[in-house]
Amino acid sequence: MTDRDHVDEHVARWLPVLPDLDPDVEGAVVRMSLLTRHLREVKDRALAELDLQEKEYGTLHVLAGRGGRAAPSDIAADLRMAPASITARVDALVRRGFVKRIPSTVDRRRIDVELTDAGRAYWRRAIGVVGDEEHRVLGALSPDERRLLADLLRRVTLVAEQRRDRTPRDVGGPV
Amino acid sequence: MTDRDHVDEHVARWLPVLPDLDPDVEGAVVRMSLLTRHLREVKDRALAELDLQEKEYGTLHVLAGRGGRAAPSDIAADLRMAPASITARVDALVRRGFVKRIPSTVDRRRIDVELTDAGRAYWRRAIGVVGDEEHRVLGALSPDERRLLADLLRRVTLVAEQRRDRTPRDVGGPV
DNA sequence: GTCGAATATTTCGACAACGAATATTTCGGC
DNA sequence: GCCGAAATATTCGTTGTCGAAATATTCGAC
Repeated sequence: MTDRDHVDEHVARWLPVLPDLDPDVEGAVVRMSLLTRHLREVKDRALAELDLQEKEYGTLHVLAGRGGRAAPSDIAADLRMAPASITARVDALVRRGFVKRIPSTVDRRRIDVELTDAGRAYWRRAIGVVGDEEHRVLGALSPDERRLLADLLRRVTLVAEQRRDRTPRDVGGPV
Repeated sequence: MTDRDHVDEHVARWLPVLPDLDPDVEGAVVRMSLLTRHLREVKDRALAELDLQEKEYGTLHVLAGRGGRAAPSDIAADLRMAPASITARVDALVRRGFVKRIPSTVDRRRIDVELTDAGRAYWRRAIGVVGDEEHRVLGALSPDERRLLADLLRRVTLVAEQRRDRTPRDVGGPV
């Protein structure tokens, strides 16, 4: 038997006014949202101690994950951001000496962004702290339970990823 | 046996470069983040068809959850936003006639924000569509599995909620 | 009762992300 | 080869949020 968390109170407060609320659906969704936010905030603070902003780290991270080189549009896709937003991020990283812009010779529209040694070193130094809080909170579960959680979430994610090419029911337009 | 989702590929791509990555921890965290984002995006689109922005709906929703009246600072706390950001949101809702500002008589520093009938009607009309996608994707699981998922997430959330009054280990300052 | 500290809201300036528009380059059909 | 369409990065204007400062009010110590 485990304690109640804040989400249980949230659900209890809403149930009277929305009787057909499913506590498990609402509980799972709200907890995922809160946990995601919590992890980002802790990551922010941990990175700040290493003199890195989360957006700087995030950009370095996708670069490292692609072997140290990527086009701005690829970075944008990985971060699920607008390509236009990458320009400023790369500018800041160039100023800090963490990346270089390298015009592609084969396609002169492209500008590859490349990690410098300093950028990779900073990323390596930060890579540890960003996972710490994830392991701490997921440590509430046993290894088997973590596997179970990941498996349940995979099945949910698979449904979410399904392209509903046409929305199944018409929701009705504006009033 | 279930299919692999995009997160499995994400993990498989990272494992070679980060061998001590825990696939279940990373898988769970990334899936929670993606699902949260997915649900927000779908909610955005569904609300847009009802001529509501997510930020408008969110503000109406906390008001409805508090009986139709709340102070700006309370709204900010529920939405985990800065109190200063509420001013503009309420301004927009006032312009649409969905809320009124009512100066408190007992404490003249306070300004209660109150749902109008039109505001409550709009909220009621929107309340259904925001939960639809949540139920659709969580429908990948059986009721028992949803319960299990919510319980696992509760235990994780409880650890995340624990105030670490002083961080247990010193992470070491900037370089 | 008065004054300083605390509280509640709003204003202001800064900043990051976005979509649309722009400039350049590549590709494909003819 | 040429010209329109597609692709790529960037610029620009807008928007939403934030923290700090400003303003007004209440509370508490004395």
